[in-house]
Amino acid sequence: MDYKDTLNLPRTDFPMKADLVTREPERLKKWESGRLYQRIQEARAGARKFVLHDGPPFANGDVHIGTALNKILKDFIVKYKSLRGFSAPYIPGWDCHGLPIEFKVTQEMRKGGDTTADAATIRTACEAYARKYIDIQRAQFKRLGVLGDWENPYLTLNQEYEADELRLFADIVEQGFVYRGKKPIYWSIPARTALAEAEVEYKDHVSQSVYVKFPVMGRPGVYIVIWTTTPWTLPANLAVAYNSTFSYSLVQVGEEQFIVSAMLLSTVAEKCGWEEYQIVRSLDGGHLSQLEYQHPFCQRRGKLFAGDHFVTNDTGTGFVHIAPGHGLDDYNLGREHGLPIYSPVNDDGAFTHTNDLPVEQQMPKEMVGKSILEKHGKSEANEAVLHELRVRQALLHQENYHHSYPHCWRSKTPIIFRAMDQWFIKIDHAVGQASRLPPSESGSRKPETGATPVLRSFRECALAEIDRVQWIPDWGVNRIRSAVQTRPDWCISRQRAWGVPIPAFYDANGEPILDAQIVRNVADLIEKHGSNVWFEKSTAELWSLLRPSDWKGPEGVSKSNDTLDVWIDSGSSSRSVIAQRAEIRGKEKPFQADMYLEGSDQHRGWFQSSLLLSLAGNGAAPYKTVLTHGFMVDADREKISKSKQGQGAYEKPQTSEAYIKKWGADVVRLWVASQDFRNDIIVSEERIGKVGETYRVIRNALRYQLSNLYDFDPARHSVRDDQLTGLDRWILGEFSKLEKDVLEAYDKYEFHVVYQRVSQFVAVELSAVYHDVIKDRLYTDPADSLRRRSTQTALHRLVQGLCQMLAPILSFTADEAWEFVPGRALDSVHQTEWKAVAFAPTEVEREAWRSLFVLRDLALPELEKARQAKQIGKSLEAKLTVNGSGSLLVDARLNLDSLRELINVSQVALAESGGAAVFATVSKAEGQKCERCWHWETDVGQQPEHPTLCGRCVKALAGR
RNA sequence: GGGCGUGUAGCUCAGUUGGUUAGAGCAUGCGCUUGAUAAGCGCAGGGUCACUGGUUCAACUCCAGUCACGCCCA
Repeated sequence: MDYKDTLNLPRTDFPMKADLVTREPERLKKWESGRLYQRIQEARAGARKFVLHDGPPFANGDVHIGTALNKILKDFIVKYKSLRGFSAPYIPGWDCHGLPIEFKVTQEMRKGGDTTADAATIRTACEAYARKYIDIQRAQFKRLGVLGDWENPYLTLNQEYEADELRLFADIVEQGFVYRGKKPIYWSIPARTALAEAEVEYKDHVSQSVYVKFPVMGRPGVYIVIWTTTPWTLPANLAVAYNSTFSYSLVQVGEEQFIVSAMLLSTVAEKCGWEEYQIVRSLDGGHLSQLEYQHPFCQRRGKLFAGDHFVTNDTGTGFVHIAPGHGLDDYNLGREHGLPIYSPVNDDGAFTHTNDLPVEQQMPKEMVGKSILEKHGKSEANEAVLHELRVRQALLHQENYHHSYPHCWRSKTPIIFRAMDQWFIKIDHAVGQASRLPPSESGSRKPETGATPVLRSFRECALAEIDRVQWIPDWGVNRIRSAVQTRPDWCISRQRAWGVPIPAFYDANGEPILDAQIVRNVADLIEKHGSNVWFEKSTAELWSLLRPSDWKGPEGVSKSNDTLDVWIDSGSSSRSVIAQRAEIRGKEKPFQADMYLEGSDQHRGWFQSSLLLSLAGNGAAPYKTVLTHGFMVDADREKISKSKQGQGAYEKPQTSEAYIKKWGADVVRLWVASQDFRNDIIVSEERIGKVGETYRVIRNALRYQLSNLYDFDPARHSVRDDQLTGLDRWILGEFSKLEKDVLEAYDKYEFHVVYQRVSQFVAVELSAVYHDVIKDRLYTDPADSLRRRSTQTALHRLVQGLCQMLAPILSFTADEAWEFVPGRALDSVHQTEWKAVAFAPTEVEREAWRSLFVLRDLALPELEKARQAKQIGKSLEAKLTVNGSGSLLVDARLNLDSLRELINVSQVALAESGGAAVFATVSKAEGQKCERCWHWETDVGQQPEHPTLCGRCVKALAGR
């Protein structure tokens, strides 16, 4: 008889090979047809809520692996919270408006020969484009295993969204936050639009550095020397700034005299090639403030003003040329001294005359029309100015200047500063009583006279609100504080078509009309017809539709063509989504979510725009907690760059799809979990491959457990806790510790700790110890014996517990394994509620097992020595003798059989001697090898019917 | 250039208020097993804790500086 057939060998249909790439899509279909997300929501209806509000990705292109990381992290949290009994709905969103889409669409139109499309036509095409990518990205996000309301995402192009965005905007307008002003803004020439700070990126650039002579009035032959790296701004020069704390020198060079900073004199002299010069005298701010100068090529004069905080002594000449229309410092200084905000540049980035100055005082006619935009490193405007300076012998020195300079994120060209009429949100707005903001805390900033009401600026309110939010990691608070502290007024208008219109009118004098009631009327109109209505209808139609019945202001004769900065779109989601969707609306603060979770760049982006808009319009921050993750870097810990990709640094495009196709979602998800996401996250084939190994170990452990439960019915076979064997009580105790740690880690969003704890538990406690040890009892004990059922009871608990703790991360595999768990009540692990059950062996037991493991650690090296010496092969061929005395020996004596199992030898003997030192010795096991259980036993052959079996196996057979 | 972070074995992470030869898992090498088998078990090697200086009886841990990398800003 083949005794192998009498064993309870493992069986299962749970495959060893995961084959995630083909099997995951099948499970996705099942989830979808079974409406898993909806069923989870229904099951949790009425439970305590946890709302993670999705930051909308841009509806353009394939999902990048970094975007996938963000969505997976969100899914970890949502799934975990659901598993823990919260109602945790997840509504994904998309950011749909904005320049990148409009760029692509108009580019395609141009290729197709259409250069005259009006705004409404472009907008329709943009919407189609956005929707196309929403579908593509939705499929890619779903493929990651992310559960959410994919059928009803929020889109910033939805008319309801736009309407609520405008209602929020109206509330802000009503409180006086919004003004129209002429200020230097970032302007992209190819994109023909103003840019937000977030749309500007700094890159190395070579500028023309020039030292220019400005003749001092009434002092022939005396010149101020100014320095600039943007010669094209010289036609807009209206003043010169100096530093009143510096000392200046008047120096004689040949026939001419120059004024420069004393500190910079030697450098300037070298650059300008002054081989011999003499300091005539020194000058200070008092002298300089008296001077006037003649513009080097325009018929006008300028004055000198102190600009101490931006005139420095490290480069240049100590004189900064001031063009109030072309720089922020210049603008401020110009405003201080009543200068016009003169910006003689048109939308195309070409020189032009303006109404700010008499034409005869402006630049020579030949310059008009010259373009600032650089082509092959040269700009017509710069060349024209340099030519003019040379002709007039005003150019002292010219050189290339390498520095970091702002560029347009889309066209990659250098931006210019240009003053334009734009709409702004005033950040230092004094918050009055009409405001929705909470009053200042009493005592915090008492005014000196008790009578005047405490006025705070909006910026101060925002900083106070930041302190009420929990930032994880905690240094995030510094990031957003400094972003809010230093930010200028928010330029919110864009001269583009693809966005939410700024619903303003202009009267007959060109004065703007922006009225909260009109904005609300527009919101109602857009909610019905969509925002294209603003672009399609004439001003007259719109005005008659929108004009409030009690309107007393001037009549609108033209409409604004500007759209809102897209950061207003996504930043309004607290009002347009959180407060609107019943399943996520907050109780006390309808617009407030529990958590926002994005990359750390969003401190200056979405976290900030959302905070400012919600605070101004709703009266509080839109989030309780903000969690941030780091950025994806490659194997060299450097950022993933397109140029590196071009050089073949990466095996494949860094898209979510590319990784999913090779590894499957669960391995990618495990990779996300494996690293501390607060730091940089390394993505490389090697790294994911390693994680794939861990995946296999975990999968195999689950498979082993399931395969030994094939004949286990928990309802009939479960063994009570106090009847469980010591070994099973030990592993359940260990598991309970693991569970506690894992719960703590999840609660702190430390998924890498979950990963480390679980994978190490699986590798050590389970695979190396428990699973290895229990094979004997599972396979050779009678199927229905107490000892075997005890172990199956433990396995049954372990596999369920593991499935639950893995479910947020290994969403597919945990669910797949769950289907093989006998006696499960719910179809999907994601529907279950994870309730930790503490299991604590007694102190006596724990002490004993500690001893047994100490003995095991003593024994294993001895067994290894015997193995190396070819005395034994596997451990069952050995007999172990424990020598010595003391508590270890006592524990060994009381748990001799457990010790033998734990070490996996056939026999254990104790040699209690007087010596305190405990050591193990190995000898060949006594008796013969039992053919069935492979143990070496002295009673093999005593039963004539089974001459090759030991007594235990004979009994096992008898019970069959 | 400024702000905020990060830097512990090949990889990913631990390392409690400074205190004995710095830990774990994976990977690697060498064995064992062949009744979890495209699995499983054991043993071993591997770290000047980025670098430099300082405080201290004692520093991976505290302080200062340098370097590298990331994000944000100029």
